[in-house]
Amino acid sequence: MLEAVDDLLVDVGYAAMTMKGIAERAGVGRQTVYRWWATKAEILLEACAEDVREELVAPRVGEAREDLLGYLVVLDRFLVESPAGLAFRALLGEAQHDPAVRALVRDADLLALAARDVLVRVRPSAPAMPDLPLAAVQLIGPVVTQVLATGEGLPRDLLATHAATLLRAWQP
Amino acid sequence: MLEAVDDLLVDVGYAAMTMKGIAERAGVGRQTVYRWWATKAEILLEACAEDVREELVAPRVGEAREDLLGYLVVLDRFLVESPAGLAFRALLGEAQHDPAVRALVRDADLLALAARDVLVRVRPSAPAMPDLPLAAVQLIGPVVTQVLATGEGLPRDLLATHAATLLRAWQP
Amino acid sequence: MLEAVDDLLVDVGYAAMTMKGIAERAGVGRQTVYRWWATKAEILLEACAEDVREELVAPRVGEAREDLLGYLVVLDRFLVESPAGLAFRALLGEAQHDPAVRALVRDADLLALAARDVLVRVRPSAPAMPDLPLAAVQLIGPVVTQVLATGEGLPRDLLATHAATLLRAWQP
Amino acid sequence: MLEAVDDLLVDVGYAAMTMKGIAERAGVGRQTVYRWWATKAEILLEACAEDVREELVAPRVGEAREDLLGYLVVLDRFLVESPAGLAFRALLGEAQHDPAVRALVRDADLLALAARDVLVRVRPSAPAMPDLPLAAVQLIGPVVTQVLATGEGLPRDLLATHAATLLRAWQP
DNA sequence: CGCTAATCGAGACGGTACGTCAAGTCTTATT
DNA sequence: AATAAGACTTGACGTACCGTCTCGATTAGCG
Repeated sequence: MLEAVDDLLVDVGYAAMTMKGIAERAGVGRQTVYRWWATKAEILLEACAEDVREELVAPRVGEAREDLLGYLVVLDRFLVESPAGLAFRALLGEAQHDPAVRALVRDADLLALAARDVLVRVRPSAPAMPDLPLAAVQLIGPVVTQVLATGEGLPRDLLATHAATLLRAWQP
Repeated sequence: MLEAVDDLLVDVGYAAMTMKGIAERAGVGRQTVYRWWATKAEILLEACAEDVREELVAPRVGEAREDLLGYLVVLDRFLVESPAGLAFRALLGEAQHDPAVRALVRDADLLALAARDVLVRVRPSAPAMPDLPLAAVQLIGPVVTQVLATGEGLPRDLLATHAATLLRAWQP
Repeated sequence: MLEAVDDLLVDVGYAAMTMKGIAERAGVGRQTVYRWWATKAEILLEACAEDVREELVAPRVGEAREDLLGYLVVLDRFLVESPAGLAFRALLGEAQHDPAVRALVRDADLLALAARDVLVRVRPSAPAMPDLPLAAVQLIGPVVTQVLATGEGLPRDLLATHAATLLRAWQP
Repeated sequence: MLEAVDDLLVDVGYAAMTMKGIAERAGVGRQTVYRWWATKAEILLEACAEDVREELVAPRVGEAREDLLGYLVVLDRFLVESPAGLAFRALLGEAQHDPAVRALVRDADLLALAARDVLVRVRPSAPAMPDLPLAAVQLIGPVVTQVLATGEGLPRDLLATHAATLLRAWQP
């Protein structure tokens, strides 16, 4: 059923994705969909949550600059290309329209989760790094904003510059 | 008519805002709305574009750190509290669902516009600042991402930390 | 639902009868109306078809002149007074504007049906009666034309004269 | 302007004929149309009234049977083929929907007018002919009914039979 | 092993917004 | 002053999707 959601998202886009369509694509009665998820947003969240945890992992290089860059690249590709990334953006979009979805997204906190890992690894080399919540948005914010506003990511060299910028700022 | 849009956005939210509702609130025929704007997104864009230019201006302090912080505070308040900010977020949200809206938002480029001013003013004190497109998302990305993901802004001290972080990183 | 159509036709007239109105009067969704009838004409046809078969029956007197007159009186009253008759006239009217309705009306052939019965019964007393299609319009045409053109029927004595005229003409 | 109405009726049919369309076709402002005719029906009536008087004239043969048949043939062709005939049928159709149009049509009394001439000429050969109003509908009713109900007229031999039938009936 | 009961797909239902169309009124600029 | 052009409010059109609600058919567990 979640596959049906993923398929539909890629095939017809979020705007044209309907509960009726999901049910039909999954070969399932409409009532059955409603039995498990109250809203389209909940289905989307579940449909992408696991994928996020699988796809959004930075390669563990061991060197701070490479670790950050690696994560940024993965994040950029995820948001721009991955179906799960599309789902996530759709969700974030819906959150701007609907407070219930906003709560859902905030609680899931998908993006920060992955950033946390890499930041913890990098912290020893960046003693002046602020607390995690701020550091996380400093790291990912530029990429997220760029993708949401333009639909395209940042080129790799800008990502590298961004990683370098942060590392320099986080030195004492 | 654009007032009706603003009012409705505040009163009922984006999700419940309909072309029908806009027309009725404005005391206008539905056809008349369609005559001037093809989509809800175009109305929203026009409804908030001017407000953005009015509201989203950093106080000109003259000192780099204060300039950046001033802008960040204004941006944060704009996104969280201003009706025009709500409209902008709704628009950015719709852009995730609909490529046509994405193009609209990208072309309007509302956020970067204001950031550009403050960055140009600050540049002399921050010689290592990257080119504007990247610098702009480095500046505003964290705030934008935080607001979109949680609906709430960053507290003032974190904004200050962020400004300081960037300034330090942009030193040679 | 067909009752709602009949009611509306009598209450507001054909011109002011809308699909929306029918749905509301019947306490039914608009889509439900469209699910069963593609056009207003189809609803009308169904709304009056059965009534026609019930109302448009000549009393079986047994005497040729009385049989014809009886039928003419019934037809005249049906067209002028009965809700089903109004529906039929509305339908015939719409048929002049819309070829699809014309086909519908032609195929239903509601008027001739009833006339056929009485003509078959009368034929033994009227050996020179032409073939049924012509005889039928000779019988009913004057009444139909009169009602359509004026909205009022023919007085009983003229109907009697007409019956007598036809019977005389159909003698060898 | 009336030409525009005639043209439109033939080109797009009554159902698709709009006031806007008439005005544009005539190269005239919409308000100007409304200044002279309050309703579509009034325009139609005026557009066909004169044509009726020109087209709906029986050839004056001098022999009763031929006179009647001639008129029936002309009437049949008029109703089935002539643009003015189409307009007249559209008008008669609208009259079933709208009492105002019904009054208009009744007062114009277009059909009977022509029938009256021929009946007056034939009366000397048909002493038992009823009063004009009935005789007129006896003559034209079958043709009118046939055309309205099926869109097609009666073949010439049936028209001849009908004329003969009436003449026989109208003998003493 | 047969019967009840739950669950399922399918899809009809009452609603409501969509974007379009024509109605009839009004304003404006031209002639 | 009368016109064409066309913007205006209104309201029906037919469509799409919503979330709820029946339906039989299919299982599944229990007697």
